[in-house]
Amino acid sequence: MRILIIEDEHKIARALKKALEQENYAVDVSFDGDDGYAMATTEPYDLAIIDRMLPGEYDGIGIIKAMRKAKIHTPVIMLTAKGTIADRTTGLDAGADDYLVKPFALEELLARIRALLRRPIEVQQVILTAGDLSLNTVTFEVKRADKPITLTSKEFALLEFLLRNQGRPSNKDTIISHVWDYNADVLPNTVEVYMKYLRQKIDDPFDGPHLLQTARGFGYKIESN
Amino acid sequence: MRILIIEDEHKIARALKKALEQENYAVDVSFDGDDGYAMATTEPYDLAIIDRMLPGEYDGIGIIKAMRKAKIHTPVIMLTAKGTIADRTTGLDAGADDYLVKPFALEELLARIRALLRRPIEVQQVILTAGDLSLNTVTFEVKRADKPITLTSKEFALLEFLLRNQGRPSNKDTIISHVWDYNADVLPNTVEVYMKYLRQKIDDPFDGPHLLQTARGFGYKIESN
DNA sequence: TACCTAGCTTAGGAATCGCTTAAGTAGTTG
DNA sequence: CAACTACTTAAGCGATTCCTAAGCTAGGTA
Repeated sequence: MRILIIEDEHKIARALKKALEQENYAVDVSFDGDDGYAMATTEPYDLAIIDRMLPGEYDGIGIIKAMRKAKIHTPVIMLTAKGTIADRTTGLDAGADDYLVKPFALEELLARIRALLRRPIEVQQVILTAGDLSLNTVTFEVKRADKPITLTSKEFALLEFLLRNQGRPSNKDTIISHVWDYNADVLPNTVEVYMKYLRQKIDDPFDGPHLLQTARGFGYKIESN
Repeated sequence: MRILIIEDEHKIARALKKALEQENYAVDVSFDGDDGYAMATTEPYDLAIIDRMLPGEYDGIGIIKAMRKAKIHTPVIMLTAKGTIADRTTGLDAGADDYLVKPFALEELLARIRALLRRPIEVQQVILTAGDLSLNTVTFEVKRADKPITLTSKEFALLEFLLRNQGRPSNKDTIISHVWDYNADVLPNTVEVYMKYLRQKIDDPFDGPHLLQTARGFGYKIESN
């Protein structure tokens, strides 16, 4: 899951990035409105956290409006120092899906992120499964046929993405843009290499059907049956 | 837009109902958890506003959990008197999409309702069919008479185009400009070749009528009957 | 019937795709 | 500072896919 932060207070931005990365999200940060606008409209994010007051031509509201106009429906959490009702409602009406008044508890932001990410793709479960394979997004445990499997964090992120898109093939570019963050531009080949790693861990040692499948020309998918 | 309110404080419930009806929503009210649960799971609502503390076997959290378990994804706004973070997050994690702490401003509730109702589940044609042929644009699966068919990506793109223009013939130039990208200039003959490939996969092996038809001088079409 | 043209068919070379191995880099740990 | 781990790239291979060329068939017309 890939998240964009647009926040001009570097301290807050960096703290957020760190916290979210610990939750295994791929995080990009932008420190001003113009740059943030460009990123929000060109890169595919699963969620954006945007400060209301920003330097540059675009403030938070402007970015959201521009995004919605461009038919980008990425859920947005707006951060705001102002607490008056009028301010809140203009944020929501502009197209934000939620807002938080600063200062806020990190706990709460994380819960709201989970709430928003839960919506578009089915009900977001803590434990994702496919056949006898299971992945726990909270404890980061992965098992197949009740045997624990050790994955690196990239492998884990990749497997989580595939499980969340179960049954539908994702091509390499899509996978890269959701599993890796902005400054990391990796070659499609990297995905292929990771697929091999994953297969060596979740498929090859087991008797059952191979869960990780290649749909030539369309991408990779995990099939439950 | 139809909204369900589950709230045991009659005064608040009635005030809400009145306010929402003025906004032109159709509103149902339930005053206790058990009754509310029954309504939430049997009637189709576009949104539910549920109090956290309720008399009866089901409290607010219980209702939401039961709804989600029953695969009802109606957006839910939770009302709560408790303002501690722990309480808030359990609500969101249980499957609520938003919450409001009482007392709240009506303005704000209305803005949040608008925010939640705004994101319509995109109803775009995912599965295209013609006769007993079906093509799933998300999973890239193609079937005829329930038998799976494997297509290459070009074949798939071509078939998808024909299905989207069902019944009306498309000539080779039109097909080329829609199925191939702009810089690729291919000969009309290439289309003919691909038509053969498609026929070999979707028509020849099957008993039924040939779906892929040539309209000499006008192009190719897929006919459903 | 002869002719013309649109579409059909086949085969093969070119390009691309995915798999695999090996090796390099950066960061961490003992 | 050596050893290890996680991540990424490079390069070669085999298989599939894409596209073209060339000859063929069939429908329409004079």
